[in-house]
Amino acid sequence: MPIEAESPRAWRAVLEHVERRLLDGDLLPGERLPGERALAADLGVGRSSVREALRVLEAMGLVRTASGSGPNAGAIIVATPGGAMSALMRLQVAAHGFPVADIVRTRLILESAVAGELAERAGAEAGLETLRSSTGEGAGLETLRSSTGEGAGLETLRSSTGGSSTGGSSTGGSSTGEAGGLPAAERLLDAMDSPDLEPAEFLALDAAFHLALAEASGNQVVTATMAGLRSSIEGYALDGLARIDDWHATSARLRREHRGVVDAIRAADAPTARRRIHDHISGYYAETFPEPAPTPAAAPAHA
Amino acid sequence: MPIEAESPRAWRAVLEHVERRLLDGDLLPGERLPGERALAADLGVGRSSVREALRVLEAMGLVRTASGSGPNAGAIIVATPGGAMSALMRLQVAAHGFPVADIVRTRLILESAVAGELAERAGAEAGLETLRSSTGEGAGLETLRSSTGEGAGLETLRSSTGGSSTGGSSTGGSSTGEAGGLPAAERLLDAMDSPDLEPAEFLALDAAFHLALAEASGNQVVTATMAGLRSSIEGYALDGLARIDDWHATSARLRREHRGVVDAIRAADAPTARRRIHDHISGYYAETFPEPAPTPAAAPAHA
DNA sequence: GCTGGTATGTGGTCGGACCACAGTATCAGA
DNA sequence: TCTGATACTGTGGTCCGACCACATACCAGC
Repeated sequence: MPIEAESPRAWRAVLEHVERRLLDGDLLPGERLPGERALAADLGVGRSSVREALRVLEAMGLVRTASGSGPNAGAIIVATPGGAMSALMRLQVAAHGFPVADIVRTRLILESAVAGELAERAGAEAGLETLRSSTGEGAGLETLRSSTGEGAGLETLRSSTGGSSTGGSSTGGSSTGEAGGLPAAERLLDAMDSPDLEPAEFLALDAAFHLALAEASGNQVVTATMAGLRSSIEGYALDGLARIDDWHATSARLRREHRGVVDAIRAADAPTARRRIHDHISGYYAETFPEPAPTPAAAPAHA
Repeated sequence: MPIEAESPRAWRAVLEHVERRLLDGDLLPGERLPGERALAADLGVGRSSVREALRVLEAMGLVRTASGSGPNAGAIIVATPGGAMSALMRLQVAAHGFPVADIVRTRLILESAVAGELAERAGAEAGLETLRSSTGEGAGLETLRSSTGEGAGLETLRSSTGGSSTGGSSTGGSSTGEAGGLPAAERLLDAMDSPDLEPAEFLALDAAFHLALAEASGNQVVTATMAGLRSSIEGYALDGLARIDDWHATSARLRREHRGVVDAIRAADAPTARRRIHDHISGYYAETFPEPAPTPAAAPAHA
């Protein structure tokens, strides 16, 4: 739409071409892009430019490329925002574009909202019990997403750019939310009760738990964003591990707080759920970071 | 950190090299990357691979490239997450990775939190009045960000990948928040009072207003995310314009609601600010989208 | 019918070659 | 000496051709 003078950059033309085809709907997830050579010939650019555009698309989590031949080869449209968001935020933090404090503040906002929403939904479900399917989450105005089911499975997440450590949970699938939902999160809590757990392993499970909560909310955007937020400060979290005096006591407290959050959600007590997850995150970072508390003026989330 | 077997992909090695240098701190914003040929020679890869990695970095808002010679040429480290976030979310929506409903739901979460936080801060400032500077926003654990001031200015935002229409407001600068703050948002409201405004122009100003609120919160992550959310559904917003019966009445209502939000913030009434911004966004999308309301079960934000 | 090698096409990478561009050094002229 | 235009140098931007590794599809031979 924007005139913007056709950028002399050839690779951008390729990018815009793909985006337009995507928007026009004749390029659905699971389908294959034309070959690099064909695309170059079609658009009148060199293959290098096509490849640069494809690298961007790959980094954005839009395509998955594979060598060889057959139906799985080539550039296939996928939609795995988790890895892309992680890479983006991780790099921005590395380049001092995202202050760590803002990352934490955003975590507070999103996770409080997620916990509150889950609790409210639990209350609503307990109330009218039967027609659970009618409150379908992510399927607001897009029910066609079932067409994704073919090539955009949960695997191959790792092939995205940043894929360092988004956590074990998948991010792409589970179209209507509730892919495991709260039970999945609680399974992670059970795993965290294992006494012989390295701090780093505990931290990984902790990350997976928080991500599972977001997934349970059924909001793909929040899920991907939280994956990005988490992985962007993972290095700091690992460093902060050394700052903890009594790991045993700390991990016990974290486990207790996790259970408290889930309990509040199950009890449909939204304000308590919000407050508990907020204090949980806020408290952990206050303990593990040297600087003053990340929460700025007042408690931002729960009124 | 993760072993992950050195990806056979050469361009990824370049990406990781740059990321490591970034994390090690010997590559600060404003500084220049080595030339493509030198980088290729250093890492033992071809220039094509270096270029593919640079395209990814450019798309992620990490570098800004310029031809020619001199201090402004080459790949310069910047940190402009706004454009990158916009491109990422826009493409994800185009590829059906982000349902539009989830975009709207996330807007509700973030903007409610922003409005509430601004209101609370207004109350805090009114209370202790003098030591305003001590509640510095984004400068939680990173005060070194003033080093950004040289090359990572507000301009050159446009050169990022998606740069279609993030809105007029800048996204990269304003390190300690409050770059205009609420007054900037109110200036936009004044501009929206102009009677001879095309609906599309009004919409652009509306987007800028919401972004200005986020900027006023001083949270770079939220600001960039909101820029992305907004631009990702801009096409839908424009399409929805045709769905509005009486544009005059609608625009008057929107203006009134905007003022109401700012008034609540100025009055330090956080719950009201949250509710008003929530209803504002929710109401607009209910009017402009055909499907059922995007808000799922209950009012998610304000308890 | 099954098995194995082969043909084909894919992305991945490299190296080279140009171009346009923007500074900078150089040198001729006043 | 100063000034101006010129040539030079190095940058990214693009294209091209070539090769490789790989995975499938095909087909001859068993």
